[in-house]
Amino acid sequence: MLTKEELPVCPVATTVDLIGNKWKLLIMRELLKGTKRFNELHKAIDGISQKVLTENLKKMEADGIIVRKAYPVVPPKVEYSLSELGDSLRPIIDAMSDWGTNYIKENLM
Amino acid sequence: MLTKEELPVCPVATTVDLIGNKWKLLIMRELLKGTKRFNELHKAIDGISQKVLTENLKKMEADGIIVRKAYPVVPPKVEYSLSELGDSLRPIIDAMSDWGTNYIKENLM
DNA sequence: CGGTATCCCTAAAGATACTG
DNA sequence: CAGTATCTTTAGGGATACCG
Repeated sequence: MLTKEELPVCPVATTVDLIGNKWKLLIMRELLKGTKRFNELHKAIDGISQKVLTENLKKMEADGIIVRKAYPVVPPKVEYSLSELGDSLRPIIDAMSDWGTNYIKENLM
Repeated sequence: MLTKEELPVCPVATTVDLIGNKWKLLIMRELLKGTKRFNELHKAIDGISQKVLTENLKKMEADGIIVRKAYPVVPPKVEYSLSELGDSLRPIIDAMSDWGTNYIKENLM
């Protein structure tokens, strides 16, 4: 969680601190499609380990970007979804997706 | 430089591979303002070391995102600017900047 | 199923000194 | 000024085992 003291008061740096790494961006991409269970995320994000996924989900939950909902059932069921704040990041991920799509088209086909 | 073999054929992941880390995003932010000399970047990007700046600039140049121009003068003068490809990332950085601006306004003031 | 808890390892980053 | 070179440190991440 960012506090007023340690937050760099710069718009880009602020955003970077919240989602500016590979795994968080890929988690965002999945959750923008809708609510997902832990294992769905694990399978959808290529190369991520259970540990790293858990760690990033915790950070993002602490930052208020995602919401974790655990159902008291056996076997356990946990769902992750975007908070309102998280969903407001949609334009950024969309922009990255659009750019990547175009890049692939231009450079790799 | 990305090759066809190692490139994840996913739009978001492609973009993430090229600029999805803290330092590259902050370098992009500076170069979107215009051409900058090495020392200007060093001073503008808080906390970055000379070594890390050099390394990231080299990677970004290899990826075709930025252009390095060295003038044969003493003392040396080197200017960095965005390539056309790099400039096409502007909407993404702008989106991050806009989001960060709003976040700061909503949550820290 | 959805995690913890360990241990380990390496790539990334920091510190410092030097140079064309 | 714009780097390189070298060394050291740290943190991110992989592997494995276990648990409610």
